[in-house]
Amino acid sequence: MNLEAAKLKYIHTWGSLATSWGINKTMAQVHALLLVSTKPLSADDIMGILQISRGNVNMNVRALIDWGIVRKEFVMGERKEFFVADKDIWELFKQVTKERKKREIEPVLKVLEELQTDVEEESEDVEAFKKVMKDLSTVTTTVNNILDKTIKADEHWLLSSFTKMIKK
Amino acid sequence: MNLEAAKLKYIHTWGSLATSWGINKTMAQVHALLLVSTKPLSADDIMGILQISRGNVNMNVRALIDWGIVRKEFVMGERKEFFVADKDIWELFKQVTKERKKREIEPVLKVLEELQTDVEEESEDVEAFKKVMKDLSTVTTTVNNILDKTIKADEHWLLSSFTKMIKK
DNA sequence: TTTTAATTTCAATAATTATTGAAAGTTTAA
DNA sequence: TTAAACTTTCAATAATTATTGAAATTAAAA
Repeated sequence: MNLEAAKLKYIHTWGSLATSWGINKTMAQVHALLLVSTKPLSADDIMGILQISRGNVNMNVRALIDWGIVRKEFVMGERKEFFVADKDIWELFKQVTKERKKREIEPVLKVLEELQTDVEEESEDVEAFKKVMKDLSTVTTTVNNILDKTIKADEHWLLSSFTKMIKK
Repeated sequence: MNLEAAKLKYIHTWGSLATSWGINKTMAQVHALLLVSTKPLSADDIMGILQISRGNVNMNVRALIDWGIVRKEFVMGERKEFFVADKDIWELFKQVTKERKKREIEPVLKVLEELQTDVEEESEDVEAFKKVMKDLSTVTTTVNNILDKTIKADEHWLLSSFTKMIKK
């Protein structure tokens, strides 16, 4: 397989994975493209390579910058903007995890905890309901804590220590 | 807040979380409903409570059974089928993790690894591309390994030991 | 058996989500 | 200034995904 074909296969694969995890396909593909590009790309470059519209590029690049995983880079003698993705994939993983934790897990945790206190009736059913909410909170909190530790860990912690640490 | 309102709020919240993680909203809601129900529910019960069609209930209950997180339960003197969700939420977390790992992460890992060997040209760009693929593989493998350990761990491992284990 | 009850399937349709493209807005250079 | 280059916005549209509902199928009761 040649390099260009390999890049496309990778961009495609990454786009599918993103879709099944609730991330916009194009967003993932733009990021994937920047990851394997050896130089900064302009909106026009991205439009051309991924065959998508200017508006689409703009919106998705914007979102990626928002997520903190892509940045603008000035190119000498060029008027337009260019974009790059950091190649440090561990950093990428940490950023994405951090964002999703904050945007999705934490609010749910808040609701689950409220539901344990806001129901004031007393009955077996209420107790059963509260128990389910408590269990969900516990598992969700635990996952949230793991993610916290993970994103605060230094770059190589996960890769080196974790496996040793948790093996039987 | 009364119990019924609390149940609905929970079902709604859980449905939204599911949506943002690429899981069908109704599927999550049916599961949520079964989780907080104190008795087995029939297709008709679910249709009534969630206000959805018979076909929709059938397809989603089927999918939940497929995922191994809901099962049929026979009810004395009743002809139709009833469904229950195990209340062990840790088990639920393990099942869901296991399925998604198998269906989504492992195939991607396979492609990433192929891409590192299938490009036979030699150049700086190829090396750079292979490095990105290797890094992605490493992080993906690591995440995959953590999930593996997690789903193989016994019921209380995550909740009790992990926090101690990884704290500074 | 035949009848009735319940489940499954799936083409049609609805709802949601993503994308386009052109107009409006902004920035830089002449 | 004014014009050209570039970016942003967003209503219209396309693509995708979920849902319905009625017909076909299967299973249980009479």
